[in-house]
Amino acid sequence: MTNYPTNKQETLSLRLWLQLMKCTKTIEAEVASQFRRSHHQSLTRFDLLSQLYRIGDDWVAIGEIASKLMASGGNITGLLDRMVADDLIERRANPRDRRSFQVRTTKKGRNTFKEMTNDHAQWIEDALNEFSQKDKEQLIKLLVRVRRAFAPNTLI
Amino acid sequence: MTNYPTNKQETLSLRLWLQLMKCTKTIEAEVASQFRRSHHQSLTRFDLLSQLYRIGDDWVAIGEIASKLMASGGNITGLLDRMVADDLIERRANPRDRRSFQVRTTKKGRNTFKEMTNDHAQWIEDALNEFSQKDKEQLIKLLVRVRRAFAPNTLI
DNA sequence: GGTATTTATTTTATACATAAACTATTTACA
DNA sequence: TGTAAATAGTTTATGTATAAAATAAATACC
Repeated sequence: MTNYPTNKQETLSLRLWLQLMKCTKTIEAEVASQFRRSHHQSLTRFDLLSQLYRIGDDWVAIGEIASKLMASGGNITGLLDRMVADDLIERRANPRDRRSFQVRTTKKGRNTFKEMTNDHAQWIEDALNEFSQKDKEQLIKLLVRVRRAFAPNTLI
Repeated sequence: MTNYPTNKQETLSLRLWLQLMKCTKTIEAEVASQFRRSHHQSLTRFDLLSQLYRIGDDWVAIGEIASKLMASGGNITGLLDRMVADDLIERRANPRDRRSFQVRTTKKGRNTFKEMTNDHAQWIEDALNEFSQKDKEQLIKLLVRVRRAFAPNTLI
């Protein structure tokens, strides 16, 4: 990413998309590196813990996680394996469907998430405090519209 | 990613960042899958070819590419290895510095990039044609400001 | 009940990414 | 000069991601 050719005939739509990507990658790199430094965890793991938190830190099927994270099954299998090994997640067979497995956060997983999510919120808050409420709302509104333009059949 | 907890106490700044990420990931997934399907190439390779095109498809040092793509050295080494194997890139020793290597696109690399960049521009144009010029300009302006808020010492 | 299909997850092969250690030069400078 | 420091890239170990094939169980339906 970054620094695409920005010559004259580049359209406004293309410039918009390139800026969007550069902006996201910049913040992502910053947040990911902070997470690595402060918690020895990746952004991906944070995303997964966020999903489990949202669900209520209760048993949830592997497949549901994969679809929530928009990730492939193989990816989730590996990610969960490593998080189970680190005692952030526990796994069990679904008592009512022997094809299926379920996971939930451990106590350590919940504590880790809590610390991470506090830091995360603080970093973002600090970085974006110069923006007015109106600017933020405007930006959110436009971003939702852009996303809808690419994925018409998505909620929110 | 996606579907972070969106409960009441979530700040506007945080919601902004989550929307930004969701938006980028959605488009990225779409573009990446199109590139895979239509050209058997990844978004990363497209980014690299874009940089080489921007430089003028002339010999360029490995390190310069790594810094332009904001990627680690090891990453670029591997990426270039695979692209050399696919005859998209050629590599030579720098005639004036025996520590250094240089790469440039092959004819096949330039053709591939040309096809990819045309498709890419078309997909983005089609998806974003519903937006007015004013909306796009507004969005670009806000995105640049957001990025600057996170990476103060970056050009444009 | 028995077979076909679908569903849930894992495995395999491969690509892409980082950090840290390493090799080989070049450069700085006492 | 000779040696220390800096620079350019690669290697290694590991994490994250995909697609496609494989496995195993549940469901549909004749």
